Amino acid sequence: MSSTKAPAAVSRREQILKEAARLFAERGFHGVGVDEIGAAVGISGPGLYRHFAGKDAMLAELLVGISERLLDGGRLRVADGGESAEQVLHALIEGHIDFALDDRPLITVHDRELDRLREADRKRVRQLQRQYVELWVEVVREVYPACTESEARAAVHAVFGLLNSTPHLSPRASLPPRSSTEALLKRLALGAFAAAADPDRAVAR
Amino acid sequence: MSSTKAPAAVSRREQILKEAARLFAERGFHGVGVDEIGAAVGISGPGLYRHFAGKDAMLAELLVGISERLLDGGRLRVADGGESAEQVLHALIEGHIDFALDDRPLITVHDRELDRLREADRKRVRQLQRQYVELWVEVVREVYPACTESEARAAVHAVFGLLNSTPHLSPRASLPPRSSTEALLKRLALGAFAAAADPDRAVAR
DNA sequence: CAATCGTGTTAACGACCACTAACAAGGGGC
DNA sequence: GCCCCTTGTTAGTGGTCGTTAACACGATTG
Repeated sequence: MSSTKAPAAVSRREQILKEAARLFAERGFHGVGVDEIGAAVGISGPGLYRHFAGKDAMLAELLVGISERLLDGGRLRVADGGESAEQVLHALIEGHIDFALDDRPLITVHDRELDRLREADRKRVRQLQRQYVELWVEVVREVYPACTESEARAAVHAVFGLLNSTPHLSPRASLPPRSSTEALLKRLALGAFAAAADPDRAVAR
Repeated sequence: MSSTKAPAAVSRREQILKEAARLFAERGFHGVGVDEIGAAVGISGPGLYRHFAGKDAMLAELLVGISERLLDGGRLRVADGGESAEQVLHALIEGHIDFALDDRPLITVHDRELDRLREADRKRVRQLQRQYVELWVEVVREVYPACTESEARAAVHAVFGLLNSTPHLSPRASLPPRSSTEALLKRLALGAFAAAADPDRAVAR
């Protein structure tokens, strides 16, 4: 045990990051001031600088963090491997949906505020994103060998847009239960991939 | 002819709006200053106030404008009516894709910066968006009667996310020719709708 | 018990920024 | 030929915001 700090259930840092993500998603990175972020966790303004080097550092940690978690989750599901590539694709989709539904603000910030990062952090995030995309592309091509690589890549990007649109659409509550939303999104994603591979299927008249 | 002003090919206002859209898409509403917008059209800073009441007014005109054009285009295609609802859906999708590919920055700003509008403008834009969504929902339900209304609405939102993801994905050039991108996006959208209506189709194992 | 570290406070500073004021130049209408 | 409307300019102003400085105070440690 030596020197385990055991810093409460959630550390101050995590608390700050969570509120910062919410505020950044609501009003944009440049739209929220450090005083607001501080107020959201009960401290005021410059107290944040005891935990982060600056506002930029908060955004960087948020974006690098979510990108890493997405990639790690994806790798896990690929490594776990099902009986088939199709099962892996199902798992990837389910995992991404869980992410999008659990961490709505983060997903929103993730694809809106990337360009507000310092060069180095932006490169890192983009690299993680690229690896995550490539993970999906390989699986998609395995399931649908008829699919061109560039087609698969475009389809993956588009499906991300589809899945990431959920945060976006429910400012008001009382939407259908989560499980049915999950199921619907999964169907939509699978339908899109199937159509990407097989022109005649969806577009047939 | 009486008193036609004939204000050059493109008016100053339009020129400003175009550059403002590009900059807002690149760096966010709060991330670009009026001096930059001015510089982009060859005048400097406060000269913009001869054409717009303020920065907010530019954003408002951009968002109201695109929302109206989307809705009008949609209504036209519905009224035009094909031989079938399916053809109308095809037309809606094609129209939206053209929009997304022609006015990339505008589409980006459209779903990122809505919350930076004054209350009144935001309400107007949201109302236009809602009407546009309902237009799609009706057509989707006609093509796929098995589809619940709330399912159809969620599917439409998700497909918008899918189609609007294109601006997003090509910072670097040299992507496949436009016509093939168009065709792929259309297939993806149709595949998603088909899967929304028919659970067993895409998700079958 | 004293020293230190972690964590918070308020005050102030410097930069940036949207917007206004005051002024200038050109061009068409009477 | 004078007027004035349009469309620019530059200088200035008030406010906001990120960040730093200086200080406070409780808990842990030796």
